[in-house]
Amino acid sequence: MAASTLTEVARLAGVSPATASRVLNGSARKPGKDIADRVRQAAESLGYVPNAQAQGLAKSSSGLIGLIVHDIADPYFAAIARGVQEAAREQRKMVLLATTGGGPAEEREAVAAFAARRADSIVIAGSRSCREEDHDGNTALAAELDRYCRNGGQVAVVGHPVVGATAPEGYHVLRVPNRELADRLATELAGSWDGDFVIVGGPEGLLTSDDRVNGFQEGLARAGRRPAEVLRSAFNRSGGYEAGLELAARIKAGRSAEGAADPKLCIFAVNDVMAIGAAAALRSEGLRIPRDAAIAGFDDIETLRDFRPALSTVRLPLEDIGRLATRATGRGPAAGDAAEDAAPAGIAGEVTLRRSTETAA
Amino acid sequence: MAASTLTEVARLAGVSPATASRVLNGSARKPGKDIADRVRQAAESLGYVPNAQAQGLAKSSSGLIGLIVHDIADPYFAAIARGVQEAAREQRKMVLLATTGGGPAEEREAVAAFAARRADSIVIAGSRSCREEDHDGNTALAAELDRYCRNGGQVAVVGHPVVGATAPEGYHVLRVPNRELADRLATELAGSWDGDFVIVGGPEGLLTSDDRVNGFQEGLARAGRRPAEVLRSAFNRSGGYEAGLELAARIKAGRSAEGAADPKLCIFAVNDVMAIGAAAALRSEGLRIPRDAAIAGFDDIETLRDFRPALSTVRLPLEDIGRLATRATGRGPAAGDAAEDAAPAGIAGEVTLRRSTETAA
DNA sequence: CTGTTAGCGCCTTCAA
DNA sequence: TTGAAGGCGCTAACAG
Repeated sequence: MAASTLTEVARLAGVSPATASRVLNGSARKPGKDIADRVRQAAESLGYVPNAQAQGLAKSSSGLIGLIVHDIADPYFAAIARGVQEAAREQRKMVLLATTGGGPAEEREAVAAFAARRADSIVIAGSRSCREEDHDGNTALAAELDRYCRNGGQVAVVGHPVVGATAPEGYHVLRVPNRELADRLATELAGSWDGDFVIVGGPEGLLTSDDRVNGFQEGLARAGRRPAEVLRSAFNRSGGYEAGLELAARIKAGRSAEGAADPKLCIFAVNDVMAIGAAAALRSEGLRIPRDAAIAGFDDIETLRDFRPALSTVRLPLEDIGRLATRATGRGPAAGDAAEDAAPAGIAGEVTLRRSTETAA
Repeated sequence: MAASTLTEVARLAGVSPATASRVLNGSARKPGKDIADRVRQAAESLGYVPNAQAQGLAKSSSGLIGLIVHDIADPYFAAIARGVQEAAREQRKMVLLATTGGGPAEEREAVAAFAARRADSIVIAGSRSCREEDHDGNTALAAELDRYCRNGGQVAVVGHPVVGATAPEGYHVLRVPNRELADRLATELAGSWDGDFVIVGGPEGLLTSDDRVNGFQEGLARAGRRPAEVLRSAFNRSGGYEAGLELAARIKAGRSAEGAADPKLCIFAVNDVMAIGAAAALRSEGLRIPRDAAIAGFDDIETLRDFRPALSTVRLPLEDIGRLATRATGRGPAAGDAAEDAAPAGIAGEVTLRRSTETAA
């Protein structure tokens, strides 16, 4: 990795490295026009590319933003990543990507790696977990973040604070109103749906999933409905598919037992990808939506909008979320003091009822 | 960004920085067990995190892989990114992400930024363009890549070589058999479809799109079919949607003019996302697939597999593509000499006919 | 306004 | 095996 150095440029231009530095990079002092041109020309002819590592070392800041996601191929994270990218570009920084699969241990590793690279800030997307088995991992992650922040790093986490993080300075939490929105979704569905509700959730302890489950139950309760049964499975398409198979079996059983006019089921899957999986399962069992069962998701993933029947869901401004989280870490140590800045501009979702929960046959 | 330094650790452990370095990082020399423990303990208690920038500066290599995509939220790129991630992890490197929107100028910027950061290698995904308007941009991009490679960088580009790049050492091209596969798709479709074909392509000059268009035409020709008309629009969902509207109008016009038994159209959209857009347009115009028109895509995007009617398409191992491209840059300067390593393990796609092109009513 | 002198934190010869 | 010295490329204080 040998490239021409600032010193070489300076020599060619017949000036000191300091001067060359001043003209080639932003400095308060502005060198004379004549000399500046000579330097620029020398740089050009040598194909000089500043060494960001050296710059970083010298001014101890790297121009890097670390982004931690479960899986970059998941459209949910991909959308957030796009927002982060944009915000990074605004700040003239680059984004470093880490994919963890969701485990706190891997997240800790990622944070350490970012810290080692002296990333200016870290954005953590992806649900927190409070499962017992993740306890130690969370503690370690919290410690790592803590240290990173104490060393001047900025971190923003989407959704929930990292379990056990003792928010020093520079720790921002971008709250996402999952609970409230799920509540509202339940409310609206309860208004137009007479049958029972079932929730297809992720593993217990996944905070995002839990919020959506709980919110939904609350909405149901307020509407005077009885609580929905909760089926747990993986927080992805195949989890939804499995749950869907189970439900399909029940629906078919119930139907043959009672005849035709049985109470229809409305399935709430805690994210769109699971909802699609569940829908696929029902379909594979010969059931139709919304004829035999209604289904709703959460997130309003862009790629899934052309799905038929159109999926009722809750629209989340994923890109904005990424952007806002990133910005929260950008504005120097100004805006948010310590913990839990409530949604700055206010993350607002929107219940979006579509064909998949239409009650009309 | 102040953190404890190696020197501090060394002092606390009562050894020289050199020794501390040797124990904390992999070195040929192995320090005494006793001293090693002391150092490790000191490091632990100080919360020492090695400064990757300094390490990079010292040994001039950064452990970074740069990835350039048009748009990380596009599932095509997201899938490739996942593969790149995995390969990076194998190599114990991190990936730096750059989103360019597809313009050569922005790509050049990204390459320069990666070069500045001394990325060990760069992976460029996303179609090359040979449009006249991009000529200068391509030249500049080629020059930048050239310089990067001359300085010891490794670059892998997916699909086509960068127009004008004079492949020095370290320049790898991962060929994707778009043309062959499109050809095969046409062949298979021609076998089961009697009506005419129309191609919905991206802008002319987008190499990936052109390959697929040309390959498809070739397949058609070999099957004795007349060439398909080519509609050009943006290489994304909305491009497909627009083209779909146009086609819907034609179909409806043709139908009212001739009565019922008109020759049905089979639409080949050069990627899945466009196909979905086109399908949505047809549907919005009251047309049904495959009843009123057949449609096929390309890529076999995972998220779109649950789409109904199931989309006929060509399966591309996107994740492998990302992985292989990355690996090509990893194995030192060993494997590929200069240009165009033909697909190493052989990128193999697969024509996948599904419901959307079924001929049976 | 320019050049000189020190480091930034680490690795790597070279002696010891 | 360990320590001391020099340098990676650049910036930031000082001098001139």
